[in-house]
Amino acid sequence: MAGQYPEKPVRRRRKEDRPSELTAAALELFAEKGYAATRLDDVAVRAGVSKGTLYLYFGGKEALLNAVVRKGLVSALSQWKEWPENYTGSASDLLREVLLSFWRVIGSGEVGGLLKLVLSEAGNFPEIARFYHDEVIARGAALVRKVLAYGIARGEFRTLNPDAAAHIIIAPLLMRTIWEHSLACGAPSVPPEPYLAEYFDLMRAGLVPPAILSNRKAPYLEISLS
Amino acid sequence: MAGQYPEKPVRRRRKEDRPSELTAAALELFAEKGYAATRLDDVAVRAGVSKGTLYLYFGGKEALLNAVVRKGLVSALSQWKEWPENYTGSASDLLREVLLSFWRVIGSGEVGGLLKLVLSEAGNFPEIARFYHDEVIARGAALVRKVLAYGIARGEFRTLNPDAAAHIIIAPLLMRTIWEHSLACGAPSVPPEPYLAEYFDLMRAGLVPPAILSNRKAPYLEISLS
Amino acid sequence: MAGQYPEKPVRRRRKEDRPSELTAAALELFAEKGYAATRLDDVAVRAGVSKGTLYLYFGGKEALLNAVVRKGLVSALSQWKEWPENYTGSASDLLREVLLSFWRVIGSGEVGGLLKLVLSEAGNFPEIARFYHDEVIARGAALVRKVLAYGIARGEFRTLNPDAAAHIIIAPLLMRTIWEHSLACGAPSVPPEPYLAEYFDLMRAGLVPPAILSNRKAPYLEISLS
Amino acid sequence: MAGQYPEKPVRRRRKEDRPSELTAAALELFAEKGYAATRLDDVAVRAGVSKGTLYLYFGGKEALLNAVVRKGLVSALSQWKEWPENYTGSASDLLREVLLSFWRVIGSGEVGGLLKLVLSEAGNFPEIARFYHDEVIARGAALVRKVLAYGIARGEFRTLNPDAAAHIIIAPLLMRTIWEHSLACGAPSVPPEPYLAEYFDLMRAGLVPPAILSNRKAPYLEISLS
DNA sequence: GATGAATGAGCATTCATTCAT
DNA sequence: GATGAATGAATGCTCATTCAT
Repeated sequence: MAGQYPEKPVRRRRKEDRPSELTAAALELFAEKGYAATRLDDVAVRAGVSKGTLYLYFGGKEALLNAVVRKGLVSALSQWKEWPENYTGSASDLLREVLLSFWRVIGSGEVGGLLKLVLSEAGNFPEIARFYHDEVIARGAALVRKVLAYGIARGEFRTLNPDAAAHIIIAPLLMRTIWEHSLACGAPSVPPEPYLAEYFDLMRAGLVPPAILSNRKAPYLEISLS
Repeated sequence: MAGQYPEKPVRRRRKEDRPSELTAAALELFAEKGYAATRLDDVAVRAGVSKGTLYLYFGGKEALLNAVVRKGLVSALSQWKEWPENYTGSASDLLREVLLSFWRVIGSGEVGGLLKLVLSEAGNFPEIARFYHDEVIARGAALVRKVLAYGIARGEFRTLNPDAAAHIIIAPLLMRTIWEHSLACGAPSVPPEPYLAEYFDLMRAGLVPPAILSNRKAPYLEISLS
Repeated sequence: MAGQYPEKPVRRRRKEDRPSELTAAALELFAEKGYAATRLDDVAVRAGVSKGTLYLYFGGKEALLNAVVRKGLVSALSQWKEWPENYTGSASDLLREVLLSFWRVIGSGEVGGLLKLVLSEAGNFPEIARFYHDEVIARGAALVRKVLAYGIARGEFRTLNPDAAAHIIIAPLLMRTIWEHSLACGAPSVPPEPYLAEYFDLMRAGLVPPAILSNRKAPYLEISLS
Repeated sequence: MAGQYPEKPVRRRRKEDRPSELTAAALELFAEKGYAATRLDDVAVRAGVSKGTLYLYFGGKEALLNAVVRKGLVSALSQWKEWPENYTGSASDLLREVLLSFWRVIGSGEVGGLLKLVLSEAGNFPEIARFYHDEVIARGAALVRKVLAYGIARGEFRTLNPDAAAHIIIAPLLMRTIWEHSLACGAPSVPPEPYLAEYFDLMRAGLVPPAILSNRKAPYLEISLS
């Protein structure tokens, strides 16, 4: 029969996967308990290896943290919505695209946990914080800023401070992510879809001048996060 | 020689002030380094006492954390802008008042650090997270929700999901606070005044229907945080 | 009127009683919990004074222990049954007297606790152990030895090793005391009267040769510990 | 050069032997200095391991104490002289056997130290005291009681209170053990052989009625503890 | 390579001792 | 004298790191 799995699909202990399994386990625990409160023993157990093995792949706890952050960063950047060259369409639509792509990155479990981890440990590892800020957050903000500038130049958006506005616009997405990794442990809160729908609506209404806004029906309502 | 210090800092007796000095020192360090990474030795040194003294006032590290959170909570609630009974004025103005009061609470050094601390340690101390969420965050969101409902009922705000909108509206304030306690260690970023000005502007524009909005000049630009 | 009490018989904090109150409290706690496990705080509380006051009367914890032992020793020796000069009566009767007097000393709460304390702490304070041994135990054994020698010389007791016999004879009294301060916390065990009656009986029967023994009815049964 | 020691004692791997080495070291120190005054560091050093290793095998100090007591108990019970079924011989001989077996158990270094330890810490660990009392002391007393009852029924022993007599008879053995672990640090005292010889003699004489006693020569003098 | 027993520096906590009031 | 707040050395315990197997 075609499409058969290899004989030992589950039990194969693939050497090349170890680092990924370890960083994945470490990310979960670092994000949940914080760096200092996470024991390497637990990381090893969760990754299904012994404690000593961890040291075959990483120099130590801090090296593991660095690997976790670096790996999460690559993961984030690989999913990034890049600026479309020679775009001439609606700034609102573009912004929605950019924000949705940002959300898909930041809102996913993996990168979201990383965000909480980095914010929590910023005081102890400023280089990491700076690094993550520059490569992920600032880059996201810059992209939004570009879209805002494009919309303003096009007359579609009100004139506003693009720097401040970019941070304000991104904030609800970041905050929602942090939320999900801390206080929201049991509280259901607002589900993601209505949250995002309302979010896009509010942002567009805040950005687009009244004259233009009134001409269009709210197009942000049809959102699917699948 | 003049200006000489005494050899020993002279054991002072200040039973009254010790708890506050200790929780203040602890809050700073907990917020900066996290709970686990903070050594009680450092807390004591920063409070100007010896390690043993700490145990005269608090049962242990976790009890100190509880005291810090509880104290910050009282501090937050005492500065709270309450809902004005029989208010009949502009919903926009009221919202600005409410958000500004929320910002003064959450954005101040003390409570801001507490927010970061609670978010960071939510995984390790769920009861504390829940407690802080219920007493501070949820209460703030509820107040904003009330204002939104008032504005909608009055026809001043668009019809929207008040639950989602409340969280979205608060997010930039919370995020800014977290920012200041983590990544913003050296980065100047946007100064608070233009940030808040743009923030209020964006929110009002996003909330108020075009017809009404166009009648007013942006009144949020004159903001003073003094 | 004569024989009147001073105005404040209860509330008088008599300076001269403090050392006794402190050593009494210390003895109780030392005997119950051991030297190392006893906190001076608790001693002070039980004595009704503050911790600092303790240092007005004793140089420190070890000095307090020394005072406790020395005081208990004086207490023991003051109640001692001395060897009656020119005694010519029954050796059995004399032995009974001597053992009863020894029991009254060693079996009383105060000196009994001291015995347990000294035995427990012998490893940490050999001088104290030696001291207590020489002044109390060895003295008691010597007295018994003398009585045995008197009885043997008189033909009333069998010929035996007086050194070994003295320790053997004393042992049940010492053991009973230790018992009461350790394992007997809740177990009622045999009440003291039958225990002592049987004890005297057994010892006399063991000491007195059959020929003499058979002539007398057991006279040890009438014992009162009042 | 010959006879040189290696710089580091070469980390050995002996998972099997560690617990025994540790409990043995702990028993020595606990018995000598008491529970509270014993530092786990010293236990580890005496066992030839580092402090951390101790925690690989025992949950903590109190768990170590429990293990020490439990191990000593097993050691004691395994050497126990059981009651011989269908015995029809001399009660005196049987008693001697039983007491000698009791002495071999209780008088050996290991179990003897345990006895002193348990008596000393009875106040702090009542469950342990109760446990040891029930399993070792009470069991020994019960055995002696049985022998006494057998002797009385057989007409070989005087009629007496078996409960009281059992404790009295055991006392010199227990006391001697305690002695050896406390006051006798340097004092030679009476050597064990004459002590036991005299002890057995005295007990037999105290128990056996004159008529029977006079028929036999003291058979207890030939004792070997080898 | 993989393991996990062993290590020891580091930290929370206790408590005897001091001393300003 | 009496107090109790303050001190800091001592100690139980943890956990990142090493290394013999």
